[in-house]
Amino acid sequence: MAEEKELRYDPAAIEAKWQERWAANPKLYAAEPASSSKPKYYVLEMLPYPSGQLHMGHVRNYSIGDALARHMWMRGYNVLHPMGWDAFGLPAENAALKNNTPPREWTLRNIAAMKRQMLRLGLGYDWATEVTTCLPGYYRWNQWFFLRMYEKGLVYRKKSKVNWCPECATVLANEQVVDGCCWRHEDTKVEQRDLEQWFLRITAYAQELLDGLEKLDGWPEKVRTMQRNWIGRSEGTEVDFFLAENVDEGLGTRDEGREVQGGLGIRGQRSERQRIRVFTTRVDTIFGATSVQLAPEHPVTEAFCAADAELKAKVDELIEQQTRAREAGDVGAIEKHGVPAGRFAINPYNGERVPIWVANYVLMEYGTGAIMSVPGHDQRDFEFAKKYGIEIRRVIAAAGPEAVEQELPFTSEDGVLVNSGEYDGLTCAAAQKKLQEVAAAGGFGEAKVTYRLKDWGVSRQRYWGTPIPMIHCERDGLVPVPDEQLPVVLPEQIEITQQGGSPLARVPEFVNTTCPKCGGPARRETDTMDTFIDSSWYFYRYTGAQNARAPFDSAKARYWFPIDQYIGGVEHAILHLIYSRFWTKVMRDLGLIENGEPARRLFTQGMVIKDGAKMSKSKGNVVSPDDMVARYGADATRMYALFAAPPDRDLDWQEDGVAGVSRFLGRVYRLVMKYAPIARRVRGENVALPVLHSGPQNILEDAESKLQRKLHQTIAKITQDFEGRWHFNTCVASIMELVNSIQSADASIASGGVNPAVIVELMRTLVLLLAPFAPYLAAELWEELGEQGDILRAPWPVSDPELAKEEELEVPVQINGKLVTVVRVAAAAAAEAMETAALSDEKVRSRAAGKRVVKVIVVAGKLVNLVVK
RNA sequence: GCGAAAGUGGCGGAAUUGGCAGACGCACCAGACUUAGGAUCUGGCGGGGAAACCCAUGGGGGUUCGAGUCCCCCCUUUCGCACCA
Repeated sequence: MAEEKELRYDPAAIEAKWQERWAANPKLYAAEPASSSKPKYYVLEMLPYPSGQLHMGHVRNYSIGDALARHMWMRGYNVLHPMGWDAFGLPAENAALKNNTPPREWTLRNIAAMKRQMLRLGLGYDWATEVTTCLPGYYRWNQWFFLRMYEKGLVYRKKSKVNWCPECATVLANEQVVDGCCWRHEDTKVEQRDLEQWFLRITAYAQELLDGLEKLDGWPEKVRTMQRNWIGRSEGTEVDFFLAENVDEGLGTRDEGREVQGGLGIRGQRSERQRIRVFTTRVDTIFGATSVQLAPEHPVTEAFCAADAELKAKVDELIEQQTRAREAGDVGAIEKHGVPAGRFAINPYNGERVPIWVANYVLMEYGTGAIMSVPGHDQRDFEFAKKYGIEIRRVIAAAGPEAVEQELPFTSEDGVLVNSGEYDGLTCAAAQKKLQEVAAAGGFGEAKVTYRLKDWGVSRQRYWGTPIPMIHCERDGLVPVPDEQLPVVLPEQIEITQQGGSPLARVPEFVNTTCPKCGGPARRETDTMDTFIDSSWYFYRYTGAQNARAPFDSAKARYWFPIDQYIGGVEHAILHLIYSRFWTKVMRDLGLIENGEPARRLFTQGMVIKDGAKMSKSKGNVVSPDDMVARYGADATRMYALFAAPPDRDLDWQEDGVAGVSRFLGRVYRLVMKYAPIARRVRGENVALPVLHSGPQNILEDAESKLQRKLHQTIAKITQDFEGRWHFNTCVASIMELVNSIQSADASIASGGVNPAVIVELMRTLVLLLAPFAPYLAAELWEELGEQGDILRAPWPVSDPELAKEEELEVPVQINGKLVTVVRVAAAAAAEAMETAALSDEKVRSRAAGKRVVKVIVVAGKLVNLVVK
């Protein structure tokens, strides 16, 4: 190296070169077959919707996943790291309206653009397994699954009140309604409409979905809690209150009531005594029930209204108030209103006659839509009773010897029954059990577990989705499309308009078909499936994306599943992640897989924000990944996304920070290039590493052992982080520290104070450590160091604890807990040696002079604290 | 209202178990090299003070030889849930 010519780090050139090389070698990122002798590792990032542009949230998500995947490759794992496209959905139809581009064309073009961006970022995906959900090769399996579920009774159709987004002009699942508004249109209120809809019986798995959460200890507690709340299990009792007098209208017992979402039809045979079934978690308080409250939409309410125009007017008013309040958004703060129905119900336990009211705080969609009101022991009933002068009765007394009369409402379950006839004196828990038995024996009630989770409404009146494979025949009714006729292909030549209703209904070639059973003329179902179906199982398809005979190969799925690490945004905590768990359980019950949960570990990364707000077009604070890559390169952009904050926290995007990372990469480049010639020479000569001198006699350290120590500490730190803590921000910082150390030692290196073999070791390892974070630069420098083969297959460095160990420590010395000085001692120094060193320190002596040392606290290897008086 | 997470320099953030608060980076200041620099290198950089020192992790108490970290009360922000009977 006679003269060093100015070397400039040119990410554009380096990255272009390697992108080309990698493209020519698709095997590089491909998983090996299940017969591989390596342990498997499935790392998955949530697949994007192909909007046409990656945003920074994607860049962050994929930078985390790619770093992990690369690390695992280097650790010798057989890694599956796939990517795909959640390609059905409304934006494609909106774009079609706006630009007159067919949805398919628009979508495929967007996919191509985003794939280019991903390749430019250097993300290591196995593109041979790419999944695109809007292609018939994929969505035919949605249809296939739908038919299998239909056979198992997990699919049903019913007319119900549904959530309707006027903006989307389609139905939404409960999970897609946020604060009474559409999840995609935050300002659009969701309306209620009556429609025939297809449902998946996710409630059949409610208990299992809940129980499974206990074992998912690799998932964030936050997500598990959200799912628990969403499933909303509650144990209680259903009890029938009899109507004091029969009503002429067609009232009856409710049998399948719970299955029905929203308003329900009045059905079932007329019973001899008409009854109102209530759900309660506190049946022990039933002697305190002083009224029965019905939801305004309850069928009994409707029956009353049919016979009482005045009541109907009042109930309609209630419903309207309720709707207005919902629209205002503050559901919890709505004042309780009600109207007396002018009728009475009979408490089955004591024959007491209590008035029936219609109340706005009783929800038709939960429980039975009717409650017994116990104002003495329920906060809400109490407020209501106060307002309307309904009797408030104490039936529970606080437990304990000096049982002070608790003020009502007393809502604790820690008490005993009073004023409850023969049940007086029982504890709440005992009374609940006893009363349930009595109800069951008497045929007027039973123990009941209720869930908040509702069945999944999957019908959408949209075009760009999977056609539901069902046929309506006048003679045979509902007929499933036979498997051999799959896929039911989405017609492509179709005019997208803004008219309501299913666009497919306006395509006669699609609608008109023949009945598979009788051969007669029939009509196809024109609803399409919710796109969350697409994303419920896509990660299984990655194990064999070309499979034309089955959704996936069960043997392969057995090998790869469960996913070892799933990474995505927390916004999918309930929607996607609960549907996926449901789908996995269904597939297991179909015998396709053995795992009961899709992913062992889940990681939810934080949002990318800028200037204190989430990046969004409306706020005008969007930073384009393309711009960043063009200015600073993919390596710097990705590394900044990891460096700026720990991955689970929100990240504040600051472009100056990207520039800083880019400068750092430049320093690495120049540093390694400077020593690359030595490395190439040493490789040829096979120079042995020197043995590190150790022992207490070597308190004076030389540059060489210092550097080696720093190196091995860095290896240990980063390796540990990949194994769990995932603080990649501090991993990057530690690499920076290592580089700083090497640069500070530059003079000693130049003067020959460092063995060339150590220099090579430093350079090689530095580049290896960098590889998961800055893959382009690492690949380039690996080659410059004269190494053969791809760095992705080079073994991850191993930290030698002996080399990482400090020989000498700086020990802080405190007096009364305040820092006074720092003394240097051998790392192995015993407590006495530390104490001696501290006490003999001049500063310590002068500070302690004239005072009495009461106590000396010595923490081996940590610190010395003198307590003086 | 209920639940969870968080609050540390001008900024993003460090500080695995209680043990030198501010790693690393940005911004800023000074210097070097330069025709120039949005390049590179060197040094400085929580506040107060001439210094010795003192004060500092949202606020107030407490435990401890020692608290950013543990306990109690309060404030603020973010997220989730919100009449679930």
